[in-house]
Amino acid sequence: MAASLGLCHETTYAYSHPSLCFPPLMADDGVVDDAAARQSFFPAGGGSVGDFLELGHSEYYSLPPPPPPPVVVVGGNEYGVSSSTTTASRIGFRTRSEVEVLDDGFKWRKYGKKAVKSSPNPRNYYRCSAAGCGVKKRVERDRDDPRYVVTTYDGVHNHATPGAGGAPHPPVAPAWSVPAASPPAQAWGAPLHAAAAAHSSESSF
DNA sequence: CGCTTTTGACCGGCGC
DNA sequence: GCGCCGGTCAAAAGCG
Repeated sequence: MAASLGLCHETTYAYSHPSLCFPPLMADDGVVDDAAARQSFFPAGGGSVGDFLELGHSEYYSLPPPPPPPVVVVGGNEYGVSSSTTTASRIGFRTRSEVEVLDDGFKWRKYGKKAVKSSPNPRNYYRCSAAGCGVKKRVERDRDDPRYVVTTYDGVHNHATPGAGGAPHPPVAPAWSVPAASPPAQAWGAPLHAAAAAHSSESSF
């Protein structure tokens, strides 16, 4: 099923937030250039962390936000996506990977597969298998460059990552629900082995 | 035995 | 109103 990050090639992974188990970040050349990536999406210098999840060297996507739950409660803590400009319950990113299913620490159940007209590659639909969690994600190969996997997350998890018990990661909300006021301040360019260490198995995120 | 994957059918939204 | 398309459902099969 989900492949471990270790199977991905020649990429440097980091987490957008040290305590978040999501998503694998990469850099083709091993150099994380967040500024350049951001610049490409915010040519005018605008944009905020809340608008786009910071994904290091991964590519940024602007997705029209669906009506999201304004506040997510995780472990008694509320993670708000409060302002109209910081909604980020739907994010998309493109990752260069040999495998389509990048293990983000959550358990996903595939519920559909569809050939879409906009891409020669089939699109796979996954739903978080945790009870009561309605987070979905779509995974498809980039039509322009099949080496890249385009993943779109829809919604926010209302639970911690499965298998997190005893793991170094505390129960947290996913990256995209992190309040914009608390932008990730570290972990950019963390080497692969660091990510892999925090990802010893498929369910240990 | 329980969970996941597969796959065709069905449904709703949208554009023409 | 009709057809297209994307997304979801649900039954059957497979796997650990």
